Amino acid sequence: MTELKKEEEKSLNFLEEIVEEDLKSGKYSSVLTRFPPEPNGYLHIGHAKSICLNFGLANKYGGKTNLRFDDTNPVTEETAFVESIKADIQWLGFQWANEFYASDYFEQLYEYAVTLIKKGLAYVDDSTSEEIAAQKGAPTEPGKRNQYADRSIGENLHLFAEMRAGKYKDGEKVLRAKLDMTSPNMHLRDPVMYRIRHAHHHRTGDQWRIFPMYDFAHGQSDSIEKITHSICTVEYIPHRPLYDWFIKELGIYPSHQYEFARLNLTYNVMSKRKLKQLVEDKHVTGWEDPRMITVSGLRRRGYTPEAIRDFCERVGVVKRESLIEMSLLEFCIREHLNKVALRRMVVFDPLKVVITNYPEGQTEMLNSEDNPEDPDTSQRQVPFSRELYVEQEDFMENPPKKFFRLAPGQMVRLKSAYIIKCDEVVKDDKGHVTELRCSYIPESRSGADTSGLKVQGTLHWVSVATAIGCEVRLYDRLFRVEDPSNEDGDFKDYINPASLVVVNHAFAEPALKTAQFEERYQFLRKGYFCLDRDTSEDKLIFNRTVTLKDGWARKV
RNA sequence: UGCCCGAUAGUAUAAUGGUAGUACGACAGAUUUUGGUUCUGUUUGUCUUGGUUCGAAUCCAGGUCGGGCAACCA
Repeated sequence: MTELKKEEEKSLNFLEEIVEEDLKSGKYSSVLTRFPPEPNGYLHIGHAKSICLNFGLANKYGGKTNLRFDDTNPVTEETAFVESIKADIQWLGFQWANEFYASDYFEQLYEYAVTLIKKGLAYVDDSTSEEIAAQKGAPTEPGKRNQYADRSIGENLHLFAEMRAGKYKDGEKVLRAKLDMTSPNMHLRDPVMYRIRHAHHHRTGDQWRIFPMYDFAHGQSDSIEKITHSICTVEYIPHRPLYDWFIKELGIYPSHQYEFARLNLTYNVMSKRKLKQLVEDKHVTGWEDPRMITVSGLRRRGYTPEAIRDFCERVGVVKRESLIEMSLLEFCIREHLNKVALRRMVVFDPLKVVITNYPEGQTEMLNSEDNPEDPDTSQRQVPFSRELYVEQEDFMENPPKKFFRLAPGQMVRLKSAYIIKCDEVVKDDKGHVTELRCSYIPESRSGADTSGLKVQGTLHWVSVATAIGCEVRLYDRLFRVEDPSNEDGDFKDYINPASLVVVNHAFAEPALKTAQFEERYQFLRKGYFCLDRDTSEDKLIFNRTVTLKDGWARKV
């Protein structure tokens, strides 16, 4: 009941409003959307937003979504990208109704072009691309039509057939729509419909020598599939009149295009071109580097599909451009991981603690909850003994006020174990603290504390004898400025030099010996982590997905 | 200075002519065997100038600012 009410109160975004209106008015009886990636790269979080939007909209109104690869440019597209894109969509939790390719429609598109030629609405142009660009004019200046626009329908038909047959070289001829060279909208100044490319296509092989441009493929593909709502980003707004014009002149199913603003994230770049540069210039290890905001990078970093979907839901859908704060994405992943991550203890920078009043050679197994957020949580056993490691940063010889950790004479609780008191600080000749000698309070054992003592701080720790050495990769934001694309000079100058810090020898509690790839962990007081695929038989490697919120660090 | 799109707290988003609300962030407090979580509170907003109206964030006009458009890319 409350759930239902909540649903009713939640306002619709502008696309949902359009869909509801169209359904209500009977313009459409059902919804069919599509996600149309070009298989020339990896999907990033901006694509994830589009995926959530297209699949989410159809899902909400009982419709379906097609996956359609926009593969009209053979020189940039590859089957390998098709596979990674499909894997990413499924990982995000969506399933398409049909898997289509724009290249499936090449024959039909060719027929459409012939139709337009016959209507006197398309012509073959022999100009070079430079000449065409020059004749197009400028936004403030009308373009001029050249003599090729006067070719007869018969000649155009003949030449276009020859283009298809492979009689001409790349760039020798194009097919253009005959629209309006004086239009204030540059896209309407006799746009190119077909160009010649003697290149191998990932699906049609060497069957075609001419390939349709985006504008002559996308709308018609939507129409062929009877897509009702074709959703794209705002940079396609000026293309919409063309989209509608082709559909109208061809007299085919009237799909409609709607636009929303693309996603931008602080401390990131979002264009495929820039992401590619990061990979090629080796600022990252590849498209799947955990610092990349690609879907595969986020996955390797430890982000969950649930968190990404939640994020895409929260950022909203509008037409105005925006720059979303990274903190929102971090909030989403923390919120999910807090509920599902197994709690474990790992010391990154060890400081040895000897419990002087604890018997030598003795080990006791202490219970600790796997997840305190879960009322039915399972427990694991953590070994406690005389020699332990705690974090270097959890000790200060001359602590400031409100430092609730170890300091000479100060007491702390060791998580799930005992309260200890720091009695003595051992240093080397250079004055560096090498060891703490502490005493424990036997009556203060977790779950059976009769000591009556109250301490402010609780530390994570591991037992020296049973600690597992492991590597921990600490990832941080890739850029040191909020909007690297908007800074002076090259965006790459603003890369965060500390975006990856490797801890080579961390010490983990023994329960992590059986760490699983699909499992998520919270290293107590450190953050959320997952196993990296570089893990081998003899070395565990963990990636930090995100830190814990740290109220203390902010104050100091 | 052509055409198109847009402008609500720091950020994002709602209010569809009638009380400017929500989330994230920040700050403060409570709880806590994670300085986490949870809970409570505080903070800050309708780009501007006119007009229409009993009443304008909302409608109209001018301005300002931001973004997009001149690939045989998508």
